[in-house]
Amino acid sequence: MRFQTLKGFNDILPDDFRYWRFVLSKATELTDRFGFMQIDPPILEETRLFLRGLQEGSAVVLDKELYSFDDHDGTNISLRPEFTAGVMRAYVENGLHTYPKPVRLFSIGPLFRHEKPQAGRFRQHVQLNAELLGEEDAAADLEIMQLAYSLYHELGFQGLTFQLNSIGCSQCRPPYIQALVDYFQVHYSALPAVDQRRLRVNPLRVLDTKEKATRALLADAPRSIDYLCADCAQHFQTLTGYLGDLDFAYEVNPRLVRGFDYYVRTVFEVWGSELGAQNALCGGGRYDGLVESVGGPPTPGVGVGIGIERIVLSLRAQGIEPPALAHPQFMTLHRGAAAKKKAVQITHQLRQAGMPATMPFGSRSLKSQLKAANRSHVHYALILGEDELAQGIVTVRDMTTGEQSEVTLADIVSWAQAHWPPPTDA
RNA sequence: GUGACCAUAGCUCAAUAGGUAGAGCACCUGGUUGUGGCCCAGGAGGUUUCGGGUUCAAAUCCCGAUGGUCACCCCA
Repeated sequence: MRFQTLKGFNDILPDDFRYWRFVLSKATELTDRFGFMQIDPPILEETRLFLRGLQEGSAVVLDKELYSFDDHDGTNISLRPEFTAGVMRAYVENGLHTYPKPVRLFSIGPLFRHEKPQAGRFRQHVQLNAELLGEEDAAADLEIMQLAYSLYHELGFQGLTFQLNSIGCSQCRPPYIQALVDYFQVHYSALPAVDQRRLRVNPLRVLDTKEKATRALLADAPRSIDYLCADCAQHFQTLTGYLGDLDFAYEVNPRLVRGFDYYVRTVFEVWGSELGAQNALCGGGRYDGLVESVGGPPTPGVGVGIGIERIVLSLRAQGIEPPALAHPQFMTLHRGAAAKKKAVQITHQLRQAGMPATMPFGSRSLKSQLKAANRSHVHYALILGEDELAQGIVTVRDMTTGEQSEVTLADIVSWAQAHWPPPTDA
């Protein structure tokens, strides 16, 4: 009986980790640099938590994309489809609102949605999620966008575009939505079925339709940025002002809307060109009412979800080579039982001294041990045979040049330390 | 959930007009006695995704399931 991964689930293989390590180490370096603290909510939560945050218009709810089941005590629980709800719950439950404001939090981990897999879309995917809580200044929106921007920029991406929009607040959005609905009602019979449905269920979604017929009508459709109340307009203007000052490349996209309904004011995405239809590398925005909706004090917040798989896919597509993964630098080769005992000791000493070292198992020929060292990209082979043992030395062979020299057994650890990491090739 | 295309070795792919499967890469072993990379020789690895059907005979034709890919839906 052979098994395979579930539909939409993937193994992340050793070769993939070249990219994953590159991305994740850059990500954590950046969150540190921006002053974010890590928080890791559980993967499973009560289903009600996710439903509350999502509301009715979200596909996660609508299309039953949640992985839900009953726990042994009958509680319905779900694999998290997004980070924000769990982070908000943890924030309230643990009293993080008593931390000095603003509270900057980030998480990295898998999310689960029962979707049909497609290019750049899987049932399990990993996100870097960042939230900035307790601050309504537009500079906070900016900071979240800067974090995402810096990640892509420092990973070496080219040709990404920041898409920005403001969808208003509970004051100004309802009139806008009404205007939008009114506009499309006139053309209702001309709309494709999908958009007629969207107009009824989640009118904002009509804005990012892929239907040509609807897109033609969108040119003259009302835009949310023209309906903003004074406060929202001011907020948006301040944000775009900062972005301009930073020479930050972005486009205001009046058709940008987000999947989760809790967003207010700022929404943004970063688009890449190598991902097919799933072109969003990250998405985020402001969600001022969310903490309150899970039982906490009124707290403004901004956040972003950054898809790691999509970054890895795009890195590959753009031909960006991550640094090679660390592999053993030293391998202690041995001939004969006595030498092997010594090799075990040396390998142990090297590892204790913090250096990557391995040794061949069994008692294969020196030739096959060298072959193994070569294939594992070992930098130095430390050869320990009868002769070396008798003289109290180790023959060290540089596997890149083939040069050999002798080091006394007593000095081998300090010799290795002096040669690790090895001098880089000019 | 809907649709299109696809499914042969770990990977990339062959297999004339239906006649029970091959190559390259990768992997393992050797090319004598203590020296890798190149080269050479050999080896292992497949119930041709699975289950039915047609046929003397199916990787090949038909049906179904499963999975993959891409798009819709939706989203990272």
